Amino acid sequence: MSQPSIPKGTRDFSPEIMVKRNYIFGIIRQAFERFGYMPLETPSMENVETLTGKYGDEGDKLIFRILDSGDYLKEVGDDTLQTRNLNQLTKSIAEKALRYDLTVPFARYVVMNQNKIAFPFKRYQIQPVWRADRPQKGRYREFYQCDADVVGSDSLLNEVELVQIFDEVLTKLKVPSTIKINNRKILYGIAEVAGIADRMMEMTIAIDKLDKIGEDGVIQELRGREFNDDSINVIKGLFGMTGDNESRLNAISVMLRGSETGQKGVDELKSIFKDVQTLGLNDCEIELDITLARGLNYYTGAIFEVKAKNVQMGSICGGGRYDDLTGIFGLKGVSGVGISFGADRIFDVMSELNVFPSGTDSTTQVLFVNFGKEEELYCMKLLRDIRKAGINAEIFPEAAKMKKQFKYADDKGIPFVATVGTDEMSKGQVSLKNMKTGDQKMISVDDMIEAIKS
RNA sequence: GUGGUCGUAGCUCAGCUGGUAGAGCUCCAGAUUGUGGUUCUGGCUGUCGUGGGUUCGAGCCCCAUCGAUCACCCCA
Repeated sequence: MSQPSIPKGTRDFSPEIMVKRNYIFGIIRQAFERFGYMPLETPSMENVETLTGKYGDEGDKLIFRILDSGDYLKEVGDDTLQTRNLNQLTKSIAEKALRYDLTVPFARYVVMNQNKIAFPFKRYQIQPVWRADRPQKGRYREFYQCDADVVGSDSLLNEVELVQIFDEVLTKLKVPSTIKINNRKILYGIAEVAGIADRMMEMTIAIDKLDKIGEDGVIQELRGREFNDDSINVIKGLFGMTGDNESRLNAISVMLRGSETGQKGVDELKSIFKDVQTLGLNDCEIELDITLARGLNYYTGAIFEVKAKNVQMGSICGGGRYDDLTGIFGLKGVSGVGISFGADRIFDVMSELNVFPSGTDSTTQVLFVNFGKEEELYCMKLLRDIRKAGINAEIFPEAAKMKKQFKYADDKGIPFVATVGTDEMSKGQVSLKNMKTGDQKMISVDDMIEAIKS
Protein backbone atom coordinates (compact mmCIF):
# COMPACT_ATOMS: atom_id res chain seq x y z
CA MET A 1 0.00 0.00 0.00
CA SER A 2 1.79 3.14 -1.17
CA GLN A 3 -0.78 5.78 -0.19
CA PRO A 4 -2.21 5.18 3.27
CA SER A 5 -5.98 5.42 3.54
CA ILE A 6 -8.86 4.57 5.82
CA PRO A 7 -11.87 2.32 5.10
CA LYS A 8 -14.82 3.73 3.23
CA GLY A 9 -17.26 5.64 5.38
CA THR A 10 -14.85 6.07 8.30
CA ARG A 11 -13.14 9.26 9.40
CA ASP A 12 -10.21 10.55 11.38
CA PHE A 13 -11.09 13.22 13.89
CA SER A 14 -8.46 15.94 14.14
CA PRO A 15 -7.74 17.61 17.49
CA GLU A 16 -9.72 20.68 16.39
CA ILE A 17 -12.73 18.49 15.61
CA MET A 18 -12.35 16.35 18.72
CA VAL A 19 -12.54 19.40 20.97
CA LYS A 20 -15.90 20.24 19.41
CA ARG A 21 -17.11 16.63 19.47
CA ASN A 22 -16.22 16.31 23.12
CA TYR A 23 -18.18 19.46 23.80
CA ILE A 24 -21.27 17.81 22.28
CA PHE A 25 -20.73 14.53 24.14
CA GLY A 26 -20.24 16.48 27.36
CA ILE A 27 -23.57 18.30 27.07
CA ILE A 28 -25.39 15.07 26.27
CA ARG A 29 -23.72 13.13 29.08
CA GLN A 30 -24.49 15.89 31.56
CA ALA A 31 -28.18 15.90 30.59
CA PHE A 32 -28.44 12.12 30.86
CA GLU A 33 -26.93 12.13 34.31
CA ARG A 34 -29.10 15.06 35.35
CA PHE A 35 -32.13 12.88 34.64
CA GLY A 36 -30.79 9.95 36.61
CA TYR A 37 -29.30 7.74 33.90
CA MET A 38 -26.13 5.77 34.65
CA PRO A 39 -23.34 4.98 32.20
CA LEU A 40 -22.94 1.58 30.55
CA GLU A 41 -20.51 0.22 27.98
CA THR A 42 -20.79 -3.00 26.03
CA PRO A 43 -18.24 -4.65 23.70
CA SER A 44 -17.76 -3.44 20.14
CA MET A 45 -18.50 -6.95 18.97
CA GLU A 46 -21.39 -9.20 19.82
CA ASN A 47 -22.19 -12.77 18.89
CA VAL A 48 -23.79 -12.73 15.47
CA GLU A 49 -26.99 -14.39 16.74
CA THR A 50 -27.43 -11.56 19.25
CA LEU A 51 -27.77 -9.07 16.42
CA THR A 52 -29.39 -10.89 13.52
CA GLY A 53 -33.13 -10.79 13.16
CA LYS A 54 -33.51 -7.65 15.27
CA TYR A 55 -33.36 -5.02 12.57
CA GLY A 56 -35.39 -6.55 9.74
CA ASP A 57 -34.05 -8.09 6.55
CA GLU A 58 -32.48 -4.83 5.38
CA GLY A 59 -30.83 -4.33 8.73
CA ASP A 60 -29.32 -7.80 8.75
CA LYS A 61 -27.56 -7.06 5.49
CA LEU A 62 -25.93 -4.01 7.02
CA ILE A 63 -24.31 -5.85 9.92
CA PHE A 64 -20.51 -6.01 9.73
CA ARG A 65 -19.37 -9.54 10.40
CA ILE A 66 -15.96 -10.41 11.79
CA LEU A 67 -14.10 -13.24 10.17
CA ASP A 68 -13.14 -15.99 12.61
CA SER A 69 -9.48 -16.37 13.43
CA GLY A 70 -7.38 -19.35 12.45
CA ASP A 71 -8.26 -21.89 9.79
CA TYR A 72 -11.88 -20.88 9.59
CA LEU A 73 -12.59 -22.96 6.49
CA LYS A 74 -11.73 -26.20 8.25
CA GLU A 75 -15.20 -26.69 9.68
CA VAL A 76 -17.06 -25.64 6.55
CA GLY A 77 -18.75 -28.49 4.72
CA ASP A 78 -17.80 -29.03 1.08
CA ASP A 79 -21.42 -28.80 0.01
CA THR A 80 -21.68 -25.33 1.56
CA LEU A 81 -18.69 -24.21 -0.47
CA GLN A 82 -19.89 -25.99 -3.59
CA THR A 83 -23.36 -24.49 -3.55
CA ARG A 84 -21.96 -21.06 -2.63
CA ASN A 85 -24.60 -20.79 0.06
CA LEU A 86 -23.72 -17.41 1.47
CA ASN A 87 -25.96 -17.54 4.55
CA GLN A 88 -24.68 -20.94 5.50
CA LEU A 89 -21.10 -19.93 4.84
CA THR A 90 -21.12 -16.68 6.82
CA LYS A 91 -22.70 -18.51 9.74
CA SER A 92 -19.84 -20.95 9.86
CA ILE A 93 -16.96 -18.54 9.33
CA ALA A 94 -18.11 -15.49 11.30
CA GLU A 95 -19.35 -15.93 14.83
CA LYS A 96 -18.84 -12.29 15.86
CA ALA A 97 -20.18 -9.03 14.45
CA LEU A 98 -19.78 -5.32 15.17
CA ARG A 99 -22.67 -3.79 17.03
CA TYR A 100 -25.28 -2.17 14.82
CA ASP A 101 -26.89 -0.03 17.49
CA LEU A 102 -26.78 0.32 21.26
CA THR A 103 -30.31 -0.81 22.09
CA VAL A 104 -30.00 -4.49 21.28
CA PRO A 105 -26.73 -4.95 23.19
CA PHE A 106 -28.42 -3.13 26.05
CA ALA A 107 -31.36 -5.55 25.96
CA ARG A 108 -28.89 -8.42 25.95
CA TYR A 109 -27.14 -6.92 28.95
CA VAL A 110 -30.41 -6.50 30.84
CA VAL A 111 -31.37 -10.12 30.26
CA MET A 112 -27.96 -11.40 31.28
CA ASN A 113 -27.99 -9.33 34.46
CA GLN A 114 -31.68 -9.38 35.30
CA ASN A 115 -31.05 -10.61 38.82
CA LYS A 116 -28.54 -7.89 39.67
CA ILE A 117 -30.40 -4.96 38.18
CA ALA A 118 -32.71 -2.73 40.18
CA PHE A 119 -35.73 -1.87 38.04
CA PRO A 120 -36.64 0.49 36.56
CA PHE A 121 -33.16 0.45 35.09
CA LYS A 122 -31.99 3.71 33.55
CA ARG A 123 -28.78 3.65 31.59
CA TYR A 124 -27.02 5.80 29.03
CA GLN A 125 -24.42 4.66 26.57
CA ILE A 126 -22.18 6.71 24.27
CA GLN A 127 -20.28 4.47 21.89
CA PRO A 128 -19.68 3.98 18.17
CA VAL A 129 -21.82 1.67 16.06
CA TRP A 130 -21.13 0.24 12.61
CA ARG A 131 -23.30 -0.21 9.57
CA ALA A 132 -22.23 -1.59 6.20
CA ASP A 133 -24.28 1.04 4.44
CA ARG A 134 -23.12 2.90 1.38
CA PRO A 135 -21.90 6.24 2.72
CA GLN A 136 -23.47 9.53 1.67
CA LYS A 137 -24.20 12.94 3.12
CA GLY A 138 -24.53 12.66 6.89
CA ARG A 139 -24.19 8.92 6.64
CA TYR A 140 -21.17 7.00 7.78
CA ARG A 141 -20.14 3.40 8.31
CA GLU A 142 -18.85 4.16 11.77
CA PHE A 143 -20.69 6.71 13.86
CA TYR A 144 -21.52 7.47 17.46
CA GLN A 145 -24.84 7.02 19.11
CA CYS A 146 -25.70 8.51 22.47
CA ASP A 147 -28.53 6.47 23.93
CA ALA A 148 -30.58 6.78 27.08
CA ASP A 149 -33.07 4.02 27.85
CA VAL A 150 -35.21 3.03 30.78
CA VAL A 151 -36.53 -0.51 31.07
CA GLY A 152 -38.95 -1.98 33.53
CA SER A 153 -41.40 0.90 33.59
CA ASP A 154 -44.60 1.35 31.58
CA SER A 155 -45.15 4.88 32.81
CA LEU A 156 -45.57 7.58 30.23
CA LEU A 157 -43.65 9.82 32.60
CA ASN A 158 -40.55 8.35 30.97
CA GLU A 159 -41.63 9.53 27.53
CA VAL A 160 -42.25 13.00 28.90
CA GLU A 161 -38.81 13.12 30.52
CA LEU A 162 -37.12 11.91 27.37
CA VAL A 163 -38.75 14.75 25.47
CA GLN A 164 -37.37 17.09 28.10
CA ILE A 165 -33.89 15.65 27.56
CA PHE A 166 -34.16 16.27 23.81
CA ASP A 167 -35.16 19.83 24.55
CA GLU A 168 -32.49 20.45 27.19
CA VAL A 169 -29.62 19.12 25.07
CA LEU A 170 -30.64 20.72 21.80
CA THR A 171 -31.36 24.03 23.49
CA LYS A 172 -27.92 24.03 25.12
CA LEU A 173 -26.27 23.12 21.82
CA LYS A 174 -28.16 25.97 20.12
CA VAL A 175 -29.83 23.62 17.67
CA PRO A 176 -33.53 24.48 17.85
CA SER A 177 -35.44 21.47 16.61
CA THR A 178 -38.81 19.92 16.05
CA ILE A 179 -39.47 16.80 18.07
CA LYS A 180 -41.82 14.69 16.00
CA ILE A 181 -43.79 12.10 17.82
CA ASN A 182 -46.13 9.33 16.77
CA ASN A 183 -47.32 6.04 18.17
CA ARG A 184 -47.04 2.62 16.64
CA LYS A 185 -50.42 1.72 18.13
CA ILE A 186 -51.99 4.46 16.03
CA LEU A 187 -50.28 3.13 12.94
CA TYR A 188 -51.56 -0.31 13.80
CA GLY A 189 -55.03 1.13 14.32
CA ILE A 190 -54.96 2.73 10.89
CA ALA A 191 -53.91 -0.55 9.34
CA GLU A 192 -56.64 -2.30 11.28
CA VAL A 193 -59.34 0.12 10.16
CA ALA A 194 -58.06 -0.13 6.60
CA GLY A 195 -58.31 -3.90 6.83
CA ILE A 196 -54.58 -4.46 6.35
CA ALA A 197 -53.44 -5.12 9.91
CA ASP A 198 -51.14 -7.88 8.75
CA ARG A 199 -49.32 -5.49 6.44
CA MET A 200 -48.79 -2.61 8.82
CA MET A 201 -45.03 -2.47 8.23
CA GLU A 202 -45.46 -2.11 4.50
CA MET A 203 -48.05 0.58 5.00
CA THR A 204 -45.89 2.60 7.38
CA ILE A 205 -42.88 2.45 5.07
CA ALA A 206 -45.04 3.98 2.36
CA ILE A 207 -46.64 6.76 4.41
CA ASP A 208 -43.32 7.56 6.06
CA LYS A 209 -42.25 8.98 2.70
CA LEU A 210 -45.05 11.56 2.60
CA ASP A 211 -42.88 14.65 3.04
CA LYS A 212 -40.44 13.32 0.47
CA ILE A 213 -42.65 12.10 -2.36
CA GLY A 214 -45.99 13.76 -1.55
CA GLU A 215 -49.52 12.40 -1.38
CA ASP A 216 -49.60 11.16 -4.95
CA GLY A 217 -46.26 9.45 -4.48
CA VAL A 218 -47.48 7.62 -1.41
CA ILE A 219 -50.67 6.53 -3.13
CA GLN A 220 -48.65 5.31 -6.08
CA GLU A 221 -46.36 3.40 -3.77
CA LEU A 222 -49.35 1.81 -2.01
CA ARG A 223 -50.82 0.81 -5.36
CA GLY A 224 -47.44 -0.61 -6.31
CA ARG A 225 -47.61 -2.75 -3.20
CA GLU A 226 -51.04 -3.92 -4.31
CA PHE A 227 -53.14 -2.43 -1.59
CA ASN A 228 -56.80 -2.18 -2.65
CA ASP A 229 -58.68 1.09 -3.12
CA ASP A 230 -60.71 0.76 0.07
CA SER A 231 -57.56 0.55 2.15
CA ILE A 232 -55.94 3.39 0.27
CA ASN A 233 -58.98 5.58 0.83
CA VAL A 234 -58.75 5.07 4.56
CA ILE A 235 -55.08 6.01 4.50
CA LYS A 236 -55.88 9.06 2.37
CA GLY A 237 -57.97 10.31 5.26
CA LEU A 238 -54.72 11.03 7.11
CA PHE A 239 -53.42 13.50 4.58
CA GLY A 240 -56.18 16.07 4.98
CA MET A 241 -55.69 16.53 8.70
CA THR A 242 -54.75 20.03 9.78
CA GLY A 243 -54.76 22.09 12.95
CA ASP A 244 -52.79 21.79 16.15
CA ASN A 245 -51.65 18.57 17.76
CA GLU A 246 -54.76 18.20 19.88
CA SER A 247 -57.34 18.72 17.18
CA ARG A 248 -55.56 16.34 14.86
CA LEU A 249 -55.43 13.73 17.61
CA ASN A 250 -59.16 14.15 18.06
CA ALA A 251 -59.72 13.67 14.35
CA ILE A 252 -57.62 10.51 14.42
CA SER A 253 -59.51 9.28 17.42
CA VAL A 254 -62.75 9.54 15.44
CA MET A 255 -61.18 7.82 12.48
CA LEU A 256 -59.92 4.97 14.66
CA ARG A 257 -63.07 4.41 16.69
CA GLY A 258 -63.17 0.86 15.41
CA SER A 259 -59.71 0.03 16.75
CA GLU A 260 -59.08 -0.52 20.42
CA THR A 261 -55.32 -0.48 19.95
CA GLY A 262 -55.54 2.71 17.94
CA GLN A 263 -57.53 4.42 20.69
CA LYS A 264 -54.93 3.39 23.20
CA GLY A 265 -52.26 4.99 21.08
CA VAL A 266 -54.27 8.21 20.85
CA ASP A 267 -54.74 8.27 24.62
CA GLU A 268 -51.03 7.77 25.20
CA LEU A 269 -50.10 10.63 22.93
CA LYS A 270 -52.73 12.90 24.43
CA SER A 271 -51.28 12.27 27.87
CA ILE A 272 -47.73 12.96 26.70
CA PHE A 273 -48.73 16.16 24.91
CA LYS A 274 -50.67 17.40 27.91
CA ASP A 275 -47.76 16.89 30.28
CA VAL A 276 -45.19 18.36 27.94
CA GLN A 277 -47.39 21.38 27.41
CA THR A 278 -47.86 21.89 31.13
CA LEU A 279 -44.14 21.64 31.80
CA GLY A 280 -43.11 23.68 28.77
CA LEU A 281 -40.10 23.37 26.47
CA ASN A 282 -37.20 25.73 25.80
CA ASP A 283 -36.10 26.06 22.17
CA CYS A 284 -37.70 22.91 20.80
CA GLU A 285 -41.23 22.25 19.79
CA ILE A 286 -43.14 19.02 19.79
CA GLU A 287 -45.29 18.03 16.88
CA LEU A 288 -47.55 15.14 16.09
CA ASP A 289 -46.45 13.51 12.86
CA ILE A 290 -48.82 10.74 11.95
CA THR A 291 -46.64 9.68 9.02
CA LEU A 292 -43.63 9.05 11.22
CA ALA A 293 -42.87 5.34 11.09
CA ARG A 294 -39.19 4.71 11.84
CA GLY A 295 -37.55 1.60 10.63
CA LEU A 296 -36.69 -0.36 13.70
CA ASN A 297 -39.04 -3.26 14.04
CA TYR A 298 -39.13 -3.48 17.79
CA TYR A 299 -40.96 -0.22 18.53
CA THR A 300 -44.47 -0.76 19.87
CA GLY A 301 -45.62 2.53 21.42
CA ALA A 302 -44.43 6.10 21.14
CA ILE A 303 -41.87 6.84 18.45
CA PHE A 304 -39.69 9.94 18.27
CA GLU A 305 -37.71 11.59 15.59
CA VAL A 306 -36.00 14.96 15.82
CA LYS A 307 -35.23 17.28 12.94
CA ALA A 308 -33.16 20.42 13.27
CA LYS A 309 -34.87 23.56 12.04
CA ASN A 310 -33.37 25.59 9.18
CA VAL A 311 -30.98 22.86 8.08
CA GLN A 312 -31.14 20.34 5.30
CA MET A 313 -30.31 17.15 7.18
CA GLY A 314 -31.96 13.86 8.01
CA SER A 315 -33.14 13.23 11.55
CA ILE A 316 -30.58 14.00 14.24
CA CYS A 317 -32.22 11.98 17.01
CA GLY A 318 -34.63 9.11 17.31
CA GLY A 319 -36.25 6.85 19.82
CA GLY A 320 -39.32 5.04 20.95
CA ARG A 321 -40.96 2.52 23.21
CA TYR A 322 -40.47 -1.19 22.79
CA ASP A 323 -42.61 -3.55 24.82
CA ASP A 324 -40.82 -6.77 24.24
CA LEU A 325 -37.22 -6.24 23.22
CA THR A 326 -35.86 -8.38 26.02
CA GLY A 327 -38.42 -11.06 25.16
CA ILE A 328 -36.24 -12.16 22.26
CA PHE A 329 -33.56 -12.99 24.79
CA GLY A 330 -35.95 -14.78 27.10
CA LEU A 331 -37.09 -12.07 29.52
CA LYS A 332 -40.77 -11.38 29.00
CA GLY A 333 -42.89 -8.50 30.17
CA VAL A 334 -40.22 -5.84 30.47
CA SER A 335 -41.18 -2.66 28.65
CA GLY A 336 -38.61 -0.07 27.73
CA VAL A 337 -38.36 3.31 26.12
CA GLY A 338 -35.31 5.13 24.90
CA ILE A 339 -33.83 7.87 22.78
CA SER A 340 -30.70 8.30 20.76
CA PHE A 341 -28.70 11.36 19.75
CA GLY A 342 -26.81 11.15 16.46
CA ALA A 343 -23.70 13.03 17.52
CA ASP A 344 -22.14 13.05 14.07
CA ARG A 345 -25.13 14.67 12.46
CA ILE A 346 -25.51 17.11 15.33
CA PHE A 347 -21.88 18.07 14.71
CA ASP A 348 -22.60 18.66 11.03
CA VAL A 349 -25.67 20.73 11.86
CA MET A 350 -23.78 22.83 14.41
CA SER A 351 -20.99 23.44 11.91
CA GLU A 352 -23.51 24.58 9.35
CA LEU A 353 -25.29 26.86 11.83
CA ASN A 354 -21.93 28.01 13.20
CA VAL A 355 -23.07 27.71 16.82
CA PHE A 356 -19.99 26.27 18.53
CA PRO A 357 -19.17 28.57 21.45
CA SER A 358 -15.77 30.22 21.72
CA GLY A 359 -13.48 28.01 23.72
CA THR A 360 -14.21 25.02 21.52
CA ASP A 361 -11.34 25.98 19.20
CA SER A 362 -8.56 24.97 21.54
CA THR A 363 -8.12 23.30 24.89
CA THR A 364 -5.06 25.45 25.66
CA GLN A 365 -6.02 28.78 27.19
CA VAL A 366 -2.65 30.49 27.30
CA LEU A 367 0.72 30.06 25.58
CA PHE A 368 3.96 31.31 27.13
CA VAL A 369 6.51 32.67 24.71
CA ASN A 370 9.96 31.12 25.06
CA PHE A 371 12.91 33.57 25.10
CA GLY A 372 15.68 31.23 26.19
CA LYS A 373 16.98 29.04 28.99
CA GLU A 374 16.72 31.55 31.83
CA GLU A 375 13.24 32.87 30.98
CA GLU A 376 12.08 29.35 30.20
CA LEU A 377 12.65 28.06 33.70
CA TYR A 378 11.06 31.18 35.19
CA CYS A 379 7.98 30.60 33.04
CA MET A 380 7.77 26.97 33.99
CA LYS A 381 7.44 27.98 37.62
CA LEU A 382 4.61 30.30 36.65
CA LEU A 383 3.06 27.49 34.61
CA ARG A 384 3.06 25.21 37.63
CA ASP A 385 1.06 27.79 39.57
CA ILE A 386 -1.48 28.71 36.93
CA ARG A 387 -2.05 25.07 36.02
CA LYS A 388 -2.76 24.47 39.68
CA ALA A 389 -5.28 27.29 39.41
CA GLY A 390 -7.11 25.23 36.78
CA ILE A 391 -5.88 26.90 33.61
CA ASN A 392 -4.72 24.90 30.60
CA ALA A 393 -1.34 26.35 29.70
CA GLU A 394 1.74 25.52 27.68
CA ILE A 395 5.08 27.04 26.80
CA PHE A 396 6.59 26.93 23.34
CA PRO A 397 9.26 24.25 23.73
CA GLU A 398 12.10 26.20 22.08
CA ALA A 399 13.27 29.76 21.79
CA ALA A 400 12.08 30.23 18.23
CA LYS A 401 11.38 33.57 16.61
CA MET A 402 8.51 35.46 18.18
CA LYS A 403 6.71 35.49 14.88
CA LYS A 404 6.76 31.74 14.81
CA GLN A 405 5.58 31.40 18.40
CA PHE A 406 2.71 33.85 17.97
CA LYS A 407 1.73 32.16 14.76
CA TYR A 408 1.64 28.84 16.59
CA ALA A 409 -0.82 30.31 19.10
CA ASP A 410 -2.87 31.80 16.30
CA ASP A 411 -3.00 28.56 14.31
CA LYS A 412 -4.02 26.59 17.38
CA GLY A 413 -6.69 29.10 18.32
CA ILE A 414 -5.13 29.75 21.73
CA PRO A 415 -6.92 32.84 23.12
CA PHE A 416 -4.06 34.32 25.21
CA VAL A 417 -0.29 34.66 24.85
CA ALA A 418 1.90 35.50 27.83
CA THR A 419 5.23 37.16 27.14
CA VAL A 420 7.80 37.07 29.95
CA GLY A 421 11.24 38.51 29.21
CA THR A 422 13.85 40.20 31.40
CA ASP A 423 11.67 43.29 31.77
CA GLU A 424 8.68 41.38 33.11
CA MET A 425 10.86 39.15 35.26
CA SER A 426 12.41 42.13 37.02
CA LYS A 427 8.95 43.54 37.74
CA GLY A 428 7.46 40.18 38.69
CA GLN A 429 4.75 40.59 36.09
CA VAL A 430 3.70 39.14 32.74
CA SER A 431 2.62 40.75 29.48
CA LEU A 432 -0.67 39.15 28.53
CA LYS A 433 -1.99 39.55 25.03
CA ASN A 434 -5.58 38.82 24.06
CA MET A 435 -5.21 37.27 20.62
CA LYS A 436 -8.72 38.11 19.57
CA THR A 437 -8.76 41.82 20.42
CA GLY A 438 -5.01 42.39 20.13
CA ASP A 439 -4.91 44.14 23.52
CA GLN A 440 -1.79 43.65 25.60
CA LYS A 441 -1.18 44.61 29.23
CA MET A 442 1.57 44.05 31.75
CA ILE A 443 -0.12 42.61 34.85
CA SER A 444 0.52 40.41 37.87
CA VAL A 445 0.19 36.64 37.71
CA ASP A 446 -2.95 36.72 39.85
CA ASP A 447 -4.54 39.27 37.54
CA MET A 448 -3.59 37.11 34.59
CA ILE A 449 -5.37 34.12 36.10
CA GLU A 450 -8.42 36.30 36.66
CA ALA A 451 -8.31 37.64 33.11
CA ILE A 452 -8.06 34.19 31.54
CA LYS A 453 -10.80 32.73 33.69
CA SER A 454 -13.32 35.44 32.94
C1' G B 1 -27.60 -3.92 -3.12
C1' U B 2 -29.17 -0.43 -7.84
C1' G B 3 -28.15 4.04 -10.73
C1' G B 4 -25.76 9.06 -11.91
C1' U B 5 -21.49 12.51 -11.48
C1' C B 6 -16.39 13.23 -10.51
C1' G B 7 -10.72 11.91 -9.50
C1' U B 8 -4.93 17.30 -12.17
C1' A B 9 0.09 20.76 -6.45
C1' G B 10 -1.32 20.38 0.77
C1' C B 11 -6.61 22.75 -0.61
C1' U B 12 -10.21 24.80 -4.52
C1' C B 13 -10.04 24.27 -9.48
C1' A B 14 -8.39 25.71 -15.05
C1' G B 15 -6.20 22.93 -19.03
C1' C B 16 -8.79 24.25 -26.67
C1' U B 17 -11.50 18.68 -31.89
C1' G B 18 -5.11 14.48 -28.52
C1' G B 19 1.12 17.94 -29.26
C1' U B 20 5.38 16.14 -22.93
C1' A B 21 1.00 20.98 -17.02
C1' G B 22 -1.20 26.26 -14.89
C1' A B 23 -3.99 29.92 -11.42
C1' G B 24 -5.68 31.32 -6.63
C1' C B 25 -5.27 30.01 -1.65
C1' U B 26 -2.10 27.41 1.81
C1' C B 27 2.95 26.59 3.17
C1' C B 28 8.20 28.42 3.72
C1' A B 29 11.62 32.74 3.83
C1' G B 30 12.27 38.04 4.05
C1' A B 31 10.41 43.34 4.78
C1' U B 32 9.79 43.68 11.00
C1' U B 33 16.58 40.91 16.08
C1' G B 34 9.89 41.50 21.90
C1' U B 35 4.33 40.21 18.76
C1' G B 36 0.01 36.40 15.29
C1' G B 37 -4.28 37.48 12.24
C1' U B 38 -4.00 42.51 7.61
C1' U B 39 -0.08 44.39 3.59
C1' C B 40 4.30 43.89 0.24
C1' U B 41 8.47 40.87 -1.98
C1' G B 42 10.62 36.21 -3.17
C1' G B 43 10.50 30.72 -3.14
C1' C B 44 8.95 25.25 -2.89
C1' U B 45 5.27 21.91 -4.54
C1' G B 46 2.96 17.20 -9.34
C1' U B 47 3.97 8.80 -10.99
C1' C B 48 -2.49 14.22 -13.99
C1' G B 49 -6.28 8.08 -8.63
C1' U B 50 -4.24 3.06 -10.34
C1' G B 51 -3.48 -0.75 -14.24
C1' G B 52 -3.92 -1.83 -19.22
C1' G B 53 -5.29 -0.45 -24.48
C1' U B 54 -5.57 2.87 -29.11
C1' U B 55 -1.88 6.44 -31.19
C1' C B 56 4.28 8.78 -33.90
C1' G B 57 2.38 11.18 -29.37
C1' A B 58 -2.78 10.54 -23.98
C1' G B 59 -4.37 14.93 -18.36
C1' C B 60 -7.82 14.59 -22.72
C1' C B 61 -10.15 8.76 -26.39
C1' C B 62 -11.40 3.20 -24.91
C1' C B 63 -11.58 -0.84 -21.09
C1' A B 64 -10.88 -2.33 -16.17
C1' U B 65 -10.10 -1.19 -11.15
C1' C B 66 -9.96 1.74 -6.69
C1' G B 67 -11.69 6.06 -4.24
C1' A B 68 -14.97 10.32 -3.51
C1' U B 69 -19.77 12.19 -4.02
C1' C B 70 -25.17 12.35 -4.94
C1' A B 71 -29.84 9.80 -5.45
C1' C B 72 -32.76 5.14 -4.58
C1' C B 73 -33.42 1.19 -0.79
C1' C B 74 -32.82 1.73 4.25
C1' C B 75 -31.30 4.77 8.15
C1' A B 76 -28.36 8.41 13.11
